[in-house]
Amino acid sequence: MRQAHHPELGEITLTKVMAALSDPIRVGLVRVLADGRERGWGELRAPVAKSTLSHHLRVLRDAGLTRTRQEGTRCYVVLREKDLQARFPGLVRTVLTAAETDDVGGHVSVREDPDAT
Amino acid sequence: MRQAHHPELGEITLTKVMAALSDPIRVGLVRVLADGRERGWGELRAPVAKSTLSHHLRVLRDAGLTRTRQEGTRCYVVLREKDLQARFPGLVRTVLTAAETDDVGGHVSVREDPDAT
DNA sequence: TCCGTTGTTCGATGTTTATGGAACATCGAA
DNA sequence: TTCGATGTTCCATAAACATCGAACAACGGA
Repeated sequence: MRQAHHPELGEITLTKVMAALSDPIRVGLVRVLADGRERGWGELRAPVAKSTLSHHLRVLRDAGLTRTRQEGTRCYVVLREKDLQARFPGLVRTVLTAAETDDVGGHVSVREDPDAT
Repeated sequence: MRQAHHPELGEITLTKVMAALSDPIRVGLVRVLADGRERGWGELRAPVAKSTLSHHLRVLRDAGLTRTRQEGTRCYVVLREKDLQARFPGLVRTVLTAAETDDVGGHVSVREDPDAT
């Protein structure tokens, strides 16, 4: 479980971001993270196997949409809001608004409270 | 070459639109069409075989991003601006802005003037 | 040190995708 | 009707992708 790679600002590409946001589960994950709060991996609820969830979080991370922090044996995920806003102004926000109106990724949620950060 | 299918407003989904815009060539095509003018198929220049170009235009059409009109033996393509704006406000515009800053799809162009519409 | 928790990684599988070339269908013009 | 231009469709291929279960690695606690 070595520290994962995160692209820096200049390495974030539009097509990768778009591709990352073309899957309902990943859109759902971004929606859950949209309030800017950091979430524990284990808090995230999606109707897929954990290996699949791990895969999706990796795609988001590789695309530059999220940042993962490791603390002891568990991980915390956060949306890279500022970076994305700097790179592609308004993009994430616009997509999120669209996602809300259609409830894309609505089957993804967060288990509140367990032992809050 | 029968008349192709176009999704109606309500059938346009966010994930399909995002997927359609996750390829540089397709982004380039949308950029070329961004001024709202209708373009002839043959005007479009992209560094791929014509069967591949046909494929990309089909993906855009199926996603609801463009509309194709047939006139005699040739086709004309136009961006479904209003529909997209109605469905996902600001989305296409935001993506286009991002695409411009990075020159995504810059290898796609339009042969001006041949015998303008 | 042994064990349980937590995510990642590794096959394996089936689907979708991008790509090009060749064949085809359609239509206007000669 | 025959021909050329215009796109689409078919086929084949290689790569990417979503998915799962199992094995694994890292860490904290008992």
